[in-house]
Amino acid sequence: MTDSPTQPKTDEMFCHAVYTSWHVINRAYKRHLGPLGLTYPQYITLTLLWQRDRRNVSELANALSMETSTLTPLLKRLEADGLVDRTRSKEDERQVVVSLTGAGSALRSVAHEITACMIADTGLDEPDLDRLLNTLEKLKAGMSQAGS
Amino acid sequence: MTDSPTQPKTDEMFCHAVYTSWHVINRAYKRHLGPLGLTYPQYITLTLLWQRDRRNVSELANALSMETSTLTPLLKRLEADGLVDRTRSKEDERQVVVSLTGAGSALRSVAHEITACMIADTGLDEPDLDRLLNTLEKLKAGMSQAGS
DNA sequence: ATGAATTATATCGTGCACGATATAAGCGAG
DNA sequence: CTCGCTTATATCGTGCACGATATAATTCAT
Repeated sequence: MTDSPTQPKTDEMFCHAVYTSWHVINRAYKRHLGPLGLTYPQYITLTLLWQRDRRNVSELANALSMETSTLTPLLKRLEADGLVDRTRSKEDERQVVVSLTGAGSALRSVAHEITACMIADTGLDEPDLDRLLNTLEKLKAGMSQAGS
Repeated sequence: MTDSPTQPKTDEMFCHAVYTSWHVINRAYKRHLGPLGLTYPQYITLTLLWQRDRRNVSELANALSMETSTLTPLLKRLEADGLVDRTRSKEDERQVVVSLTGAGSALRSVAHEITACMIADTGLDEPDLDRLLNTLEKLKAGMSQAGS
């Protein structure tokens, strides 16, 4: 099990693993979300709003570890599809407050079924998922800090 | 610690975690790779070739959990940058064999330094990384199979 | 109170990432 | 041998994702 010189070290392998895992998860979600006309980034954005409505762009971008330059066009597409409203804040005209429309809220019930499918597909048990979650959070914290 | 009805279940959270972890890793690598004129997908593709040279497009796409429609333009950019050659196989004219150029091989030594930086940035220890790797592999296997 | 710094979004250009489709080489049954 | 089937890449259109830059509102020092 010792590393041969031609084998990548563990760090490269886990970055590769996160990268390819994202591809696999993305495609798995696409099967469920495609019929709804949603992408995974759009779906996870809606999920954040289902937890708490009326958030500004920066708040959402931060929760998604995403730049506002990525999020703005995504939100415009959600708005064009009639799922969210984007309105400038009265108190601070710089901020854009994103809020769910009736249609956007209604999708929430559909999401529960998708959720149930996804966890079954992983083949992982609860402790595995919990550990995975914890490890990834530590990883994100470490890497974000390193890039200060 | 019980789930409130408004909290997402663990499965949504771990997909979210993989997704945002990928963003964080991508940006971390960008700091190292930007000066070299490489993106992370390009870099990880070169890594595969450093392990074993002369592979066809499907082989690489499979290792990256990536469609050939994504990989083809990426390989063309690597070719344009003089890092790889793309030649049709003599035995089967359908296949394109990707091989490293001198410049592509030379980058390998630089990669070792990047590798050392990245593992330090994670703040994770060896057992954590090993478990992470194993869990992600199980997850990918499960989800790939579910999408049969 | 006014000009400079800061903050919140938006725009732009490049590169990934996908599915649908196209092309072209190999392969198989008759 | 040839017509149809599979396989390997490539092309196309849409949507993320980023950094660099722009714009416009707020704030802060004077």
